[in-house]
Amino acid sequence: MRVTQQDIARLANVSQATVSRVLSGDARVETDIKDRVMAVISETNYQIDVRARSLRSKRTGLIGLVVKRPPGGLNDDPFFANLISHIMDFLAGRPYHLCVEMVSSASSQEAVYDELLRTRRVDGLILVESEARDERILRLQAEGFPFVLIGNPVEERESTIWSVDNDNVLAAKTVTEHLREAGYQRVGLLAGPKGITVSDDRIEGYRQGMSGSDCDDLVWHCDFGFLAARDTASDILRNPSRPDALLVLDDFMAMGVVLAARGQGLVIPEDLGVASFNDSSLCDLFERGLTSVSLNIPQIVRTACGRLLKIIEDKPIYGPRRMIIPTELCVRGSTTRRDV
Amino acid sequence: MRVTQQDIARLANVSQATVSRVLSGDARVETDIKDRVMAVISETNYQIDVRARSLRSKRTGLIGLVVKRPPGGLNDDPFFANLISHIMDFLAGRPYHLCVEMVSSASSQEAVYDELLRTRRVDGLILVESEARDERILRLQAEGFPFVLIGNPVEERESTIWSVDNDNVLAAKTVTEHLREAGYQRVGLLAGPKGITVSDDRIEGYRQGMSGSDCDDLVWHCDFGFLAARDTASDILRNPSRPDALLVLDDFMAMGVVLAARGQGLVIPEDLGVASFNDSSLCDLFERGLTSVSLNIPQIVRTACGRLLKIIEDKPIYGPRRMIIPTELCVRGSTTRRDV
DNA sequence: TTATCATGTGAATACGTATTCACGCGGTTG
DNA sequence: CAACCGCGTGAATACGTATTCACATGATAA
Repeated sequence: MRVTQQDIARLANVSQATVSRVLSGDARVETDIKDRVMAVISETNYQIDVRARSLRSKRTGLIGLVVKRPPGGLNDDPFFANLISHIMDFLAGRPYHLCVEMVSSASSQEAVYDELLRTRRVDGLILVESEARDERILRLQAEGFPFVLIGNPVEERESTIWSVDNDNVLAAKTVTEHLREAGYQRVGLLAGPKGITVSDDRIEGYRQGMSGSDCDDLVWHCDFGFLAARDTASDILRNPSRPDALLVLDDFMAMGVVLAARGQGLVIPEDLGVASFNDSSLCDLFERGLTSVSLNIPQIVRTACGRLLKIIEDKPIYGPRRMIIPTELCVRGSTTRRDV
Repeated sequence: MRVTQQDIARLANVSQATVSRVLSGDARVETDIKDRVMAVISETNYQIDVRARSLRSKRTGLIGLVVKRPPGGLNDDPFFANLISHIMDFLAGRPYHLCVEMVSSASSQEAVYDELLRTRRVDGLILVESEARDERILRLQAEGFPFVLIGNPVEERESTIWSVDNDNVLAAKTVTEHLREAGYQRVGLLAGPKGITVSDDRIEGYRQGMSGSDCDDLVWHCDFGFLAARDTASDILRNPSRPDALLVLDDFMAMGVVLAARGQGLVIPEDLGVASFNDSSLCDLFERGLTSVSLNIPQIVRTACGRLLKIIEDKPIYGPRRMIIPTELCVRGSTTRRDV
């Protein structure tokens, strides 16, 4: 059957308790005994049973990642895959594994949070939140469950929730100014659905970047995904008073805008400037490159995961509850006209 | 503290055993007692402790997904994200969760398999394999650990391993023939690194599609990722005896080919036909669309996951060990010349 | 009536580990 | 020399659940 610490103990002529101590690196056990036990362990190819350890130690060694999925759709936005990739990088070599959860509806999200919380399947959660007010988070908090939010905790919760985010307002302001400085006269914004925090923040930053000029009629909302963006952009660009530059919520949607522009014979960046967020690999797929704001995902992940593990392991955390990771504007061909 | 079955039992005036029976839907418990227990359960917001259940029942409720990552790189190929998305779809509503593991080097893979196997962290594995011969799989098999391979089990193992795959030979043959019928004279192949099964299979299919004509000098190898593909394609296309069509191992790499072609002023599909595999959302990002072979990932996932759960739950499986999911050639603009 | 049996429930146990408690031993201190 | 202490180890226990075993009850059959 299965090798247990009992078996090891018997073979090494020690007690099961000692085997456990050796495995957990207890300093008190004599060197020769430790060697003897280690020898038997490697001979027998023993590995600890994580199920038993979980029960006893109250730790599962699992980190949960909860991402919201566009309703009915898939997560083919490279942002998602990138996130997972970087989390795996961080976790590699550490005694934690990643458990991915996806939620679409708010009710399923409720259920998932509740299950994860009460069944203790994971030691902690990384939440990637987009919707502004989320009562479920309050529950996690009330129960003292370890979690870190990637995103904006909004208002009053700022000081009580551990979160990692970019300054989306500033980033949007910066890229908007870049577009105006590049010579575009009517800079528009293609935002996400209403009520999504990250979108709202960028709208705010866009407004700041448009300082003074009235720009409310240059803001459009649109569902996630590049197909929806393509269709919306088609409508926008068909209008005679169309913008001559579009700031788009993310790269994936921006690719839709590129398609729409091409479909109407508009040349990027001459007839239409395009910039967006995420700086994913998609940006290089566009001929002369897509100008985009890098969110610095590796650092976001490092910070978020690092903090989560500290919370789980009850270690002190230095720094503010809300960590802001600097963004970087990556200027590429989609906003650099050759003739200006 | 934490609510346990003991607490429920006390409140409902029954034994802990009865609570457990109610929870597992044991038919023998009286209706009124069951109701009483259920009432207390919902009052107290009780949820089972999965750690204890895992220890006792030998089931963790976790499915492991092991994907090989290009060395040093990230998994920004949408194929990967798609896979996860579809797996989550399948698992939604079932009592299983997904644990994602990534391996880069062969040695780390060895360690991951071994840990997953011995520590019993997961109930079963979905392996996405690309390298032809893999001794680690044999170990899993020898230990009787439940797993399903997405990919080609190669030769002798075919009859002993549960696997789900496309017929990559046939698919490559078909798309090659499509390119030739579209009027391309020198159809080349940009394959992956040597020794990758999926790549080798497609090379074979390509050869069949090129029936008769000597085509060995039209096959190139290249690392994964669109940057590597772009650079390799640049070299290929610079050569005066360049191919006038390229079949590429996957969409992500094909986007690199598109970039290289544009960089040299070649027009797709007129000067260069491009076709590839995966039929990911990237295909729509290319102006007139990228011709690609759909692998039918939803069905692959459904089949693989369905079988894995059956294996885990000891239910009978009907059908052959090696399941072949049909592919579908999706012809788009990158292979349809307007002037032919 | 008595013996047999089906049925529903509680008591007891096992799963494999981490940890507390107790103990023996050698050495130090007064 | 006695009392004490630190240290290393084994025995015992607890974690929360699923399951086996035993038993009480009531029904059925002889």
